[in-house]
Amino acid sequence: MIHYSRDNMAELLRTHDINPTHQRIEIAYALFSRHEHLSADQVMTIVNDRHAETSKATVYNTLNLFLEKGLIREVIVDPSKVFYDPNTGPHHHLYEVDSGRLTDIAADDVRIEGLPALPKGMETVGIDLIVRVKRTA
Amino acid sequence: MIHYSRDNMAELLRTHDINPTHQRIEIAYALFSRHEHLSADQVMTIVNDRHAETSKATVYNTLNLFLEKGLIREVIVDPSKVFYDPNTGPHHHLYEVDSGRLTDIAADDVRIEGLPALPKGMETVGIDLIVRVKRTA
DNA sequence: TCTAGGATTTGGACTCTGTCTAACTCTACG
DNA sequence: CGTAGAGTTAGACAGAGTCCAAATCCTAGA
Repeated sequence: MIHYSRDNMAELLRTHDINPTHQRIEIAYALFSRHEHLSADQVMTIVNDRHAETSKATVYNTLNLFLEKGLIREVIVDPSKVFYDPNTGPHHHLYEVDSGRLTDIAADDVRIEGLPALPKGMETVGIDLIVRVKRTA
Repeated sequence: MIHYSRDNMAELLRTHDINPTHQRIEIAYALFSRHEHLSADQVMTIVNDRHAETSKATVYNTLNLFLEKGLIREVIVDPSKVFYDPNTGPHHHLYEVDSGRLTDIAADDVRIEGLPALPKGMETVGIDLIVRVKRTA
């Protein structure tokens, strides 16, 4: 198990062709040191909690940059906001609708079979499997 | 194949415990007569196109009411808006990321196997499978 | 028919997420 | 040092969706 440090983050950013600035390192660290799914808003709170200031614009810019560069993944389960997932490997999601808690489901044992052929001229970008659960009444 | 009329809609609403008002009938008709996935915005445009006026608040109220009553389903694929799906039977979705087009995948032949057991005290609300595709470059 | 009261609808203000822009800062390099 | 280009910033803005108090629409009963 790797221990994530801010230095690691600089490395990580460089390997993804991203110029490691202070803000970018802090944001990457926020995402990777926890293994959680965070919203832009949560990222901003975390980052501004310890280290000085990072603006909203930068948080969004940076998250979108990370996204483009394939460093993180977007998870769309909540109609009101996007979550960002530092785990880009294949896996699925469990979404607790009451609490908004989002957790991973390992892809290892899950098989999805029988999907129809794609329409001509189309290629798959990704397959999202979301299991929505709630507390039993 | 059923032909959807406004009268049918009144029936349909009643069977779902919804008091059929003018606005509700128009909104239901918009959704069920096309078999499409519509955003709240699109519903409003369609409804206000022919018949007089329905306010934004009513459109949202009504869609949420339909949702609660299990008349329609919510499809969350686009970070910026929710789609409403008149088809509540089991099926999956194909989402074209460039164009925003959303189409159904019949559930008949699709098998999802090996999902881990749910955490204790949780029950499944639904399983969403979304295949994201794009036009091949 | 008339009317009271609950259900429904409405406009408009408001919130929240996310984007845009133009100015500002930083840094690397000559 | 001085400057160009990348990065950051505040704040204005846009769009989806919610909220609320007031207006309107039924409908049952007199």
